[in-house]
Amino acid sequence: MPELPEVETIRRDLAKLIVGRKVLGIETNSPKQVQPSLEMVKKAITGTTIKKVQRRAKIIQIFFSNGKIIIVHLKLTGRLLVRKKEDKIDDWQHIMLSLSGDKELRFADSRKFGWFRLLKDEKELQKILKEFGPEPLDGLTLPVFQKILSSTSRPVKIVLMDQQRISGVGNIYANEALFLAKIDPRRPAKKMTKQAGEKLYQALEKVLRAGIKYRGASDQYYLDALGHKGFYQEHFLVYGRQGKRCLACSGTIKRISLGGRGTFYCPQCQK
DNA sequence: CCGACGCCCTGGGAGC
DNA sequence: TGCTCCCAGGGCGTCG
Repeated sequence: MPELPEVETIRRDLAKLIVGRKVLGIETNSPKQVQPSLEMVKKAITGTTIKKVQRRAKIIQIFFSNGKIIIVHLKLTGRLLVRKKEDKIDDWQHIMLSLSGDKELRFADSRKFGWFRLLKDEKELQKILKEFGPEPLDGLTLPVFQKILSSTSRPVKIVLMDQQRISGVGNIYANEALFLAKIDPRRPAKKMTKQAGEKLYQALEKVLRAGIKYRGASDQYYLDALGHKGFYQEHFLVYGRQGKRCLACSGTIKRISLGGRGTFYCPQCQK
């Protein structure tokens, strides 16, 4: 599932691959995923040039030469692939942007939870983005992090994944960071000591940077913009490892459900 | 403010 | 081999 490191990897790929290209057309076979409508998007961006690609939280923003912006959320199974026009159809491709230079930007999404959304201008974008908490690798300081933790008694894993409090962290990196910091995912955030908060802050930064370094984690669906898998799954310490040996203490990794999400931890190490 | 739950959706695994 | 059933889960909405 694309989280901050996966979305950032795709953003960097797209910055290299599609900036400067002209939009020749757009098609879809899944109209509900194109907002407000295919016709509106087609009218707004056909003939424009892609100026830049940015990311905030798990949202990719594509800026066009006429000031219009498209934001993309990949949710669980979304992919943004840059292909040659003649390349074979991708699995689950639903939105196809025809680009100059014989290229195509394809949005593929098995689950169909993801979306493309046209925005009028920068102002509309800022209105959406201001609802998100700080970026863990850019703006989230230790004091701010400690304040976020102390502000709620919800389980600390839920807090890490709460996009309004901290942006970009999803299930994989939350699990991995809590393991590194040796903190039980169920622990009420405000009951954490300063020391535990600092360890978690450092662990979170560490796993997110590693995720970017390894070009993301590919469980079943994630691919970068060229269709390649990432490598971070080869470095998972707890995620998806239920029943296996803990890599730190030789206990057994357990899987529980927390906030309706699969949660993996070592009951011996994480207190 | 909070937690619980349903919904969107479909591939893939389990069970028979 | 093939059928049916059910679950995963990010974000959002609703309800109590």
